[in-house]
Amino acid sequence: MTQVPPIPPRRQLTLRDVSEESGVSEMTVSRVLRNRGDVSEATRKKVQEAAKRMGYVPNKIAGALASSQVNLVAVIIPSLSNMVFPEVMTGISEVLDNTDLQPVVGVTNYRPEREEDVLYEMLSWRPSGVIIAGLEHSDASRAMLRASGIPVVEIMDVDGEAVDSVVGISHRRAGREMANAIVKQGYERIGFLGTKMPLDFRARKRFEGFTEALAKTGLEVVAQEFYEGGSALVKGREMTEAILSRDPDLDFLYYSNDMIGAGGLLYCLEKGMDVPGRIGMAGFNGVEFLRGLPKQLATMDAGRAEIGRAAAQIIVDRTTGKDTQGGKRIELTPKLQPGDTLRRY
Amino acid sequence: MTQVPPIPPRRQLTLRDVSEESGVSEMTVSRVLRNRGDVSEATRKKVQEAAKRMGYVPNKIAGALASSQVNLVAVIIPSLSNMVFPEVMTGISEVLDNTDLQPVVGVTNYRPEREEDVLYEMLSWRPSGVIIAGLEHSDASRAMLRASGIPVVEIMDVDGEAVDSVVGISHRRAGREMANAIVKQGYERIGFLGTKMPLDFRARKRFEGFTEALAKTGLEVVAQEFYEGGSALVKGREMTEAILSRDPDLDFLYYSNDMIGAGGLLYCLEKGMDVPGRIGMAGFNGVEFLRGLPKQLATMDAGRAEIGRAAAQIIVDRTTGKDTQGGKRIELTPKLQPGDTLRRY
DNA sequence: ATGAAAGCGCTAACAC
DNA sequence: GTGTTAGCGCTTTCAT
Repeated sequence: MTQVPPIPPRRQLTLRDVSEESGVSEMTVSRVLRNRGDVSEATRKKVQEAAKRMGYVPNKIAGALASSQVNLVAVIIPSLSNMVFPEVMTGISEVLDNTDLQPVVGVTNYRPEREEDVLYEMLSWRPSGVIIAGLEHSDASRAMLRASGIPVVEIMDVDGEAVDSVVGISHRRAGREMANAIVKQGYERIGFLGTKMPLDFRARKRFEGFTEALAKTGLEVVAQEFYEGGSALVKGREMTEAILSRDPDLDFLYYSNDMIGAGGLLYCLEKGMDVPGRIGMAGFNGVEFLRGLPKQLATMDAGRAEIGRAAAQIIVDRTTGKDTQGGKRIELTPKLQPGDTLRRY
Repeated sequence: MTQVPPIPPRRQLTLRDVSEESGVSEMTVSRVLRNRGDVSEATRKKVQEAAKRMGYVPNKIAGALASSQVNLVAVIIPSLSNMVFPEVMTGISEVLDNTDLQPVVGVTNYRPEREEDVLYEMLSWRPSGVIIAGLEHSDASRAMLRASGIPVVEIMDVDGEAVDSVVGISHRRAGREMANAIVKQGYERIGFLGTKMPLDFRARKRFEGFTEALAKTGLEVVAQEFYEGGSALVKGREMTEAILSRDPDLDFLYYSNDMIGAGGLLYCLEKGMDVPGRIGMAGFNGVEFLRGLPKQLATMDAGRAEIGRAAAQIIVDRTTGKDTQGGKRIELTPKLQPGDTLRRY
């Protein structure tokens, strides 16, 4: 076996190196590498070959500084682990893949201070736009967003005031519509199971809309159960067991997300309960995952991929100058999916 | 309707602006903002207030160019949607959160050309390190990694040759150990269900190890089923139904991941099959999600969070100069979790 | 079609 | 403890 040559003491390769190697001026090398301006076929070829041979990778930092153009879109979301944001990301990527913009993800773990830090950090890279989950931000975060001078799209939620543009659904309305659907099916003793997280504003809004709509029909949530951390599927199970042993005559369980709903559904089916006859159930999100369960949990699709697509499109349009306005507002309609667990009659 | 005022031609705020506003030299402002060097309490306060008041956000691009230091770690993974990489990310973040390094994620969708692009793009930002999934990369990607001169950690898999450092498990061995555990329980007519993706090298290695170990005991995989795309849970169901209708006397099903395994398990339980008496089942990954199922699917934990932690630590140690070597190799041991579906006796 | 000069906004290195 | 100077590697602009 031949000896691998020792790794050369590596200075970073620069345009100048490629320039010298190819005998073409730095400027022309730059043009070739960016496909900008007129360059003769001959020199183009010479440069490309030299660059490839040397393994030259341009320094975007220098490029960005010189051109004050950064083809990055900051995407700031609370979490990666709950199926919902990966889907939003998919939508965003779908659109950005056709442009020269690139998403860069920051995760806040639902903590406002963390959001502030992540935002500060990302803005300091001077991205071309920001897509950020939710409408609730610290004053400092809002100020940064406004001061940034770049297009900002707040996503997921439309119940509140946006800094610039917004794409999402009304979670209050989603809660209301679910309540109405449940009541319409004749369920009356309704329990709510959700997350304890005080900072999941969208879950809270759904709950508010839900209770509000119930109240209008003279009903109320007769039992509640909250959880924190852990495997949502397991928690769904445990909470369901807990709430039903406290209130055995509940006839409907509304879960603040599909994952705990799925856990609850599995639990009830195992116990041999008649779903949806004896007890109905519903979740929220419309995660694809549900389709593999023994029964289809009723849910409400928040159109996450679509939200991602629309948000990205707004950034693209602003960046390319196709749109110069900003302040767009796109409200999507959550779709009720009754599945098999919300049909009493 | 009033005319929207034209967007103020916002020049970005610079150190110079803060300098003028606070009456302190640019250099000292820079020192304050980076907490570097000695600055009197008085000037520090003056500067901080000015900066805050003006909403100044430093330009990291300029900073990075000047200092040739970029506190970013490129993390390149095939997918975000399958629970496994979010967990790796958690491990990485855990470690990096105590440093001033920041992860930046790129997703390749299991496509080598895409990996090459993402890598090129990320390297052009001159990050402090790279964490990249898998050991299989195009020649160009390998060349870029080597030429980058920064610490590189390949993760998940150790069966192959690393560019620099590597942290992971042996998937071949994981496959072998699962085969042996199955045979030990007396199962003999074994089916395999997996993904069609020819580019999921780790799944393939598990399969190879699996068949190899079976062969040693005189057994072989008597039926196979592959899928592509779609909801894994649903696919698991469908494939299981398909394979069992073709080969009704299979007595064990080995799934290449937990999600399809879970679908299969739910299917078998619904059909009232005796699991694990009549038929045993196992998956791979040890996703937390499984704990919410009616029965615990046997699986093998790949220690994903730990992989993330170890990889990040290698980068941190190299970056801080605590370690100067590189070429580290950390092989973790996958842990068999027999659950409830792999116990015949 | 190609090149030369002048920065982009910041920080390293050195003076004071 | 604070200021000055000289770039970092690229692109913009203008000249040729």
